[in-house]
Amino acid sequence: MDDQQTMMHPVSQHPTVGMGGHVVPQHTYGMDPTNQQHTSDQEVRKHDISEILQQIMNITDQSLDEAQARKHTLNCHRMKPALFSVLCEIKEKTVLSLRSTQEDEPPDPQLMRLDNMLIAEGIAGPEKGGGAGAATNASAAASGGPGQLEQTIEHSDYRAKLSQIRQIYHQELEKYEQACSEFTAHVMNLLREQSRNRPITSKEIERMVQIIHRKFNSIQVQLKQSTCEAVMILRSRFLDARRKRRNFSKQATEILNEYFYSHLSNPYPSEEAKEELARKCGITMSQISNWFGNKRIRYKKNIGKAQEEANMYAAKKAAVSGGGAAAYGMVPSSQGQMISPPPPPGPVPPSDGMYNMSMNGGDSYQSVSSMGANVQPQAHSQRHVFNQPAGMSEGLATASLYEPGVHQIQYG
DNA sequence: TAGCATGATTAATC
DNA sequence: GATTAATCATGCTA
Repeated sequence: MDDQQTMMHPVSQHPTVGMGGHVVPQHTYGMDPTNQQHTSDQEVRKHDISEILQQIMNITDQSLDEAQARKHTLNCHRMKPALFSVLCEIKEKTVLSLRSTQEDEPPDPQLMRLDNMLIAEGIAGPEKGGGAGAATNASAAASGGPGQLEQTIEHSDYRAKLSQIRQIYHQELEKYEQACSEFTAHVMNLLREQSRNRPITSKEIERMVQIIHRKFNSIQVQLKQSTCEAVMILRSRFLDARRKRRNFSKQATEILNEYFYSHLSNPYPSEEAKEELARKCGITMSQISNWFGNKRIRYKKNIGKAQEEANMYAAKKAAVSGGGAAAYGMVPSSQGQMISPPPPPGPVPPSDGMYNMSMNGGDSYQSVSSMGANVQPQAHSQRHVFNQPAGMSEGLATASLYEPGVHQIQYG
């Protein structure tokens, strides 16, 4: 109420603007005695204006019901037109200072970023592949391997949590929007009511609505921020979960190693081969890619150990196919290398006496003399040089003859 | 429990 | 987009 009282001062203590906008002096120092009656009228008027303004001020402190009753009295007051014109003049002055604040503001870049992120994450805008999509994934995983199933379970769990966040976000947003529209309607009604007693233009009501919307928008920004944080936390949690690795099954590792060592000259499985391997091993395509990526690097880094492993797989494969290296009676040398036995009967071996054997599609061996030219590195691998031990290429049987640095096959 | 093995991630490269 | 190389983080084993 202190504010209201100080607001009263300009009217009660300074030259008063009277009816029709005339300035009415507040003080009567040195006044002509013949004007005494006129002065007394002025004082009465001043008192009336003060009273009516006081009533207006009081109304703001009252409940709507009380105010309603008061308003009626106020509307019927004989001084109302005078007061109205006073307010109009004050208004004229204050409106000037308001104009500068009505310029359009550019969209907040932070808000745009938040909106973009929420849309990208499927929180705002149309829902992305959740619900039915997740269910489809789960059923698809059921037909896949255990790794796939596990990953899909995690995936659907992620989607479920994301959809939970989405739901909460929309609930809160709806609440804010409802509160905003209710509050706006309330304020507009209030202003319209007040416009009967004081001059309020529709533009001012609009401006007030804008102010309210801005306030509610700032609340919405906070909601969006906390939603983004929740999504980030969820993402990092699932990212961490992905890092929790589990070793592939022995069988899967066997399959991958067999493929790797039987395609040593070009250990870059095609998309089809990756799919096939993924299906056989019950892991994903990206896991296959990871595995081959790791394998190639680690193979290169540790040739010695790789050789032993290569020989092992060669022997295994040969035993299975009833031929190949094992059939040729390869035995490890004292250095852990394989020593080639005399050539088997059949096709004439290459002039160096090596039996460069290759697994053709993993099913049969093929002499590298015919194979060498057939090695077709995939387009993407043409850029890369796989510094493989030449002897180990394709035909695991010749792994024994490899001496690091002597033979290197470069593709591309 | 230390040390190695191994799957996953990331930045750089082509 | 695939690959390499380095690295991280966890699993496994002696």
